[in-house]
Amino acid sequence: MATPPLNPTDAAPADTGGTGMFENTAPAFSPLYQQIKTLILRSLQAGEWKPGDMIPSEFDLAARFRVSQGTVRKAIDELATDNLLVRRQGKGTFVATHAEAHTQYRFLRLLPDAGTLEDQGPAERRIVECRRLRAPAEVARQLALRTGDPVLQVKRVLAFAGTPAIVEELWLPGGPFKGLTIETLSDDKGPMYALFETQFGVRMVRAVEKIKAVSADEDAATLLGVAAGYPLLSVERLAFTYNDEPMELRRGLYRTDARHYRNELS
Amino acid sequence: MATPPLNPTDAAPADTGGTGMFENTAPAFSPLYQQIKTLILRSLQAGEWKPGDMIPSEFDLAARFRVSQGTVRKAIDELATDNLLVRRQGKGTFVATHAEAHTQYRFLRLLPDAGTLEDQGPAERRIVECRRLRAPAEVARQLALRTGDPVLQVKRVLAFAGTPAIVEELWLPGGPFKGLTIETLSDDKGPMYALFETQFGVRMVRAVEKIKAVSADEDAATLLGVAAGYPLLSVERLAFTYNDEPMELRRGLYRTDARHYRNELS
DNA sequence: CAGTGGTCTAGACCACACT
DNA sequence: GTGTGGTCTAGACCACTGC
Repeated sequence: MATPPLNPTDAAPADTGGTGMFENTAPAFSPLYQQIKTLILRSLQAGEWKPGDMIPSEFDLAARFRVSQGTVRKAIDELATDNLLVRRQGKGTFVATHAEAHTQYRFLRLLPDAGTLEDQGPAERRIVECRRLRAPAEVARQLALRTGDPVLQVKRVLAFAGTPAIVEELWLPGGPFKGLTIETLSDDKGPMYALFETQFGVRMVRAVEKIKAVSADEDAATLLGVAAGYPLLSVERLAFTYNDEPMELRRGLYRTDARHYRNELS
Repeated sequence: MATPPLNPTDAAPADTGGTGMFENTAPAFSPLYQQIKTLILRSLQAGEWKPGDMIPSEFDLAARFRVSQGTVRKAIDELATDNLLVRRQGKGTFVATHAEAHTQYRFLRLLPDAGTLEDQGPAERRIVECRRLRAPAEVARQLALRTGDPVLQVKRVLAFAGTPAIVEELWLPGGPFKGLTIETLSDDKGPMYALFETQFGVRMVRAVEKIKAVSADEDAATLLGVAAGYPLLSVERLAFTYNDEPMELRRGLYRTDARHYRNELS
């Protein structure tokens, strides 16, 4: 409990208004709700509350952190808009997860040109290979590792209704994913990010994608069932866990003859 | 002023707490701040405050709408996260605009592979053609017009440092853009959406893009300086103004040899 | 019914920008 | 200094969920 967030004089009971902490300490100023946000984040990271769990009520957290409920509320609000937490009125606030139907394909932006996500049926996953090797320079750089550090390389194909749509190659840091094998991956029915959560305690929180148009090489053409030279979408994704720690590098090739990559701008 | 937001008994001076309006009128329930949001939106739409303008202070708006400052604040908060308003501490709250350097390329996601947006220099715009014609069925459908309604078709090329990168075709509804000519477009130095704001009072608020990989046809290949068959990114954008009214359909072809389309997932 | 998140208010004070 | 947005509190009541 406790850990009251940084008060200069802890004996300030009626300290209404103001920031409630050391005010003008030159370089850093951070509002209370930001500090609360960091504390909650730390608990998430430490695994105090796991994906899918309900976290303590706003009132409880307010008591724990010695702030008002409104301040906790603002912290949770931001974590909820960042998709780290999910609020459910009347029930509570929960740690977001990739395991639920609703958020299952949160990071997959490839949609059918006609119809909805649902009526194309579930994604059919096939693991092509899973190897343990030493990180090439570029992979290491992006995953914030050193060249030659142990990494896992996974290659897989996704299909919808029997038609292959995506072939992708994943690079994962060896440390956090120790024990991952092709059997683990192949036996799993659900989304890969859900497996990462349950088996390795790694939760993907955000990602950045770089998209290009390329021509299919022989390998990709075979796996996707198109002619060599066929135009494909190249999607390079760097996914991050808590604290902006890079945890996965993924390079996918998407067929876009009957599907498209959807993006919202605002 | 006034327009107090829907009170059952207007004689409720000390009506603290609660929603402040007709509570359980079965079908619709909308919190006060939502109603305020709608009212502000209406003023934006009506042009009471124009892009770049400062809107009244939270305190003033609270008085005008007969609610507390906190309620106005929450309404403005949401409008700010939707990028309709911009808050500037110490200065005021302003109507967002595409005319400022900071938000100039807000909807353009094509970035150089190496280096920053700045060190590639400004976009060089060349209008290829601007025609007035009757909307084809598909264009009409997307712009919520009737087939055959008057529309404008604009074709242009964007280049960076002399190298063409984008060729795109725009469809605009004839009504709101009455008077738009190739001269207007060609003479303009700034971003097109800024011109739309100042000359036609049309502000683009959000957009949806559908992205595919395609092969360059003869026409595009010539304009972009690549060989026919070269893989290009096809970006189809539908842009909306206030109230989700579609106002522009744009189909662009992007060269992605030295650039990529960037997207953030969360 | 109790518990949780959601809304609203009123008032205080801080941080920032301009004059 | 004045005016703006930003933070924080305390307390009230509403809306939803599940026992």
